[in-house]
Amino acid sequence: MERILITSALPYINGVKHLGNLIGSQLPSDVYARFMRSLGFEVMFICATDEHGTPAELAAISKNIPVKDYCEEMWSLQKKIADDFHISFNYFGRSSSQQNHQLTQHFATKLWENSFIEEVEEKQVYSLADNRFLPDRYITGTCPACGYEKARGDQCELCTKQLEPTDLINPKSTISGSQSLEIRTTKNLFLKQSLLKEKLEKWIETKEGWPVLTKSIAKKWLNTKEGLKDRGITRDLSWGIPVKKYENIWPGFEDKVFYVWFDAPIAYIATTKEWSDKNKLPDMSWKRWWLIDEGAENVSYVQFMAKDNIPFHTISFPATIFGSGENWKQVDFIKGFNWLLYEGGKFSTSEQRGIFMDQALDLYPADYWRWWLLANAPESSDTDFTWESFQSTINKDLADVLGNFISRVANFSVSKFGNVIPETQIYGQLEKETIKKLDYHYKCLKDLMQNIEIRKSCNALRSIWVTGNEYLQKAAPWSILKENPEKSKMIIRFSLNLINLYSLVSEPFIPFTCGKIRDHFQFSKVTKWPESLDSFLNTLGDGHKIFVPDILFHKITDEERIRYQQTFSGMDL
RNA sequence: GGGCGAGUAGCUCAGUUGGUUAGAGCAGAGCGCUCAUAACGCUUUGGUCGCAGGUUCGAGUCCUGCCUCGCCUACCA
Repeated sequence: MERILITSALPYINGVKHLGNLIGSQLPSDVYARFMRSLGFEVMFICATDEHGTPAELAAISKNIPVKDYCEEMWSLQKKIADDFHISFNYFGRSSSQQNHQLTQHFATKLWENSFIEEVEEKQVYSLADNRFLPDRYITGTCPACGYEKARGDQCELCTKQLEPTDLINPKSTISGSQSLEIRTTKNLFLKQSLLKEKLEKWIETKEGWPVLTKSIAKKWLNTKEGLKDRGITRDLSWGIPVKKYENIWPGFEDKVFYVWFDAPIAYIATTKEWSDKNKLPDMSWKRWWLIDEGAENVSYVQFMAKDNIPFHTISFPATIFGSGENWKQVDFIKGFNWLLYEGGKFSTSEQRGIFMDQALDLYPADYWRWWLLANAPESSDTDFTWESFQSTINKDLADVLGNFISRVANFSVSKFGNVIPETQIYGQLEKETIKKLDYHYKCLKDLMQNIEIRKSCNALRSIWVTGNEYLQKAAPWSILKENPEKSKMIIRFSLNLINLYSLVSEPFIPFTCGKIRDHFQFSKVTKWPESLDSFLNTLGDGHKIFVPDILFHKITDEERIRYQQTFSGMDL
């Protein structure tokens, strides 16, 4: 049996993520993971916090705590929020784990052995006041082209001219504001991915089913004027993975660490090992996911990420793996997402614009967010979140179509036939036709999800929900109750079985609610979805108890919508 | 500047390799039902498919040019 390895792009440790980050990787990968498990595949679903780099150091400094403690705290927080959104990771690790230290150093050593690493002298800006080298974006000054005074060292945001920090007039550190900057020569390791250009190109060519977004970004990087550029993989920082070769400090790199974009993807592998170690499992248990000839030849590996991450997953990380010369599993499919916008603009962490994951859960249950985000996933282009759309989608799809169906069936059943499922069970023509219709949508749903078409899957699921209401309206058990109570009972028995079906097939999308439905109606947990629905829709046995559930989805009122539109405008905070 | 994507009903979007009357959801209109969270069902009004040419028996779908919008462009992760 084929196994499925799924990784979600690593969220940066720097604070709580917003809804755009959620729909960019964790949420769609979770739906896919849950779905593939339901189809009977063995799944390994991995994520971790990406903890290294300058922003983490600075955040810790501003909080006046050691960066290690800061990361510890933020990791716990991010893990808790992911749990609250019911993201079903097999393991949520950390890029700062010992496993990642060892593995990153191992990869560097292998790359060096195979001549894919060289030491390069380069000039970088050093801030005396901050006592550190500054990444380009942490330097601002006057743009030599347009005179804009807050141009960044990598690019002027006003005239969009690409800059070098040394181009800036009156440069200063954004961290301290200090102008005592100097150019210092420093030595870094470079990954010579240019040597792997042909190999990467051929490899990407074989990936026919990849989304346009993914492939076009990859090709762009391979085919710029200068060709594929080599990339620095070390930095002059203290927080990170020490630069080692054969387990000894790399001579001349005593005060340096590997760059986050080198160690972060490797953390996918290291986190799987972290999982294995934590559970005291033999090495085989993680290697069978990651090493060809040790089990990974039967693994299908799917990565989820937002489009900003695509270059690293199509170029740098594959280059690292190819360059190692070892049998590491390469990705089979990359699902890339566009941006989620907030009411026409960008989500912004610094301006507190938009909705952050922790705030979202204070307002509405996770499934509300999950459903809207999935039904509107930015697959083909950027998608705008608006409160109006959120209100309309939730009220219509969840409350009216799904929730109300469950209410009307349960209410009718209990009020007419008591707290037990009606016994009459020979289905008629209409039921058979309905099963046929459901089977069609069910098959669509499975096909779409296997192709990771998130939006379309939501449509297919919605069609399944709608079918129940259509059926009930045609069958009209309330109008034939008097002259033909047996038939009315049969209709309700069938309808109660539909609720069972809904709790099953909706689970990847709205798992919390489905669990609630299953508990309330005492549905037994199904580990593998049925091939077809014929017999499944007759699984509730005689004597099964039925009670009216509480309202599953409360509607979002106009007052709430208006209030939140104002609260989250980002202007008055 | 270069690259990529998008422009289809009032809104959000689907439209496989070009083939007969261009689809869905929401919103609007009408009818029906009354079990239900005034929920549900049925019917229905909206489109010279960004613009201009071209290829073809035939183009939303292919080619050329143009317009508008968005994204990316390598030390932000």
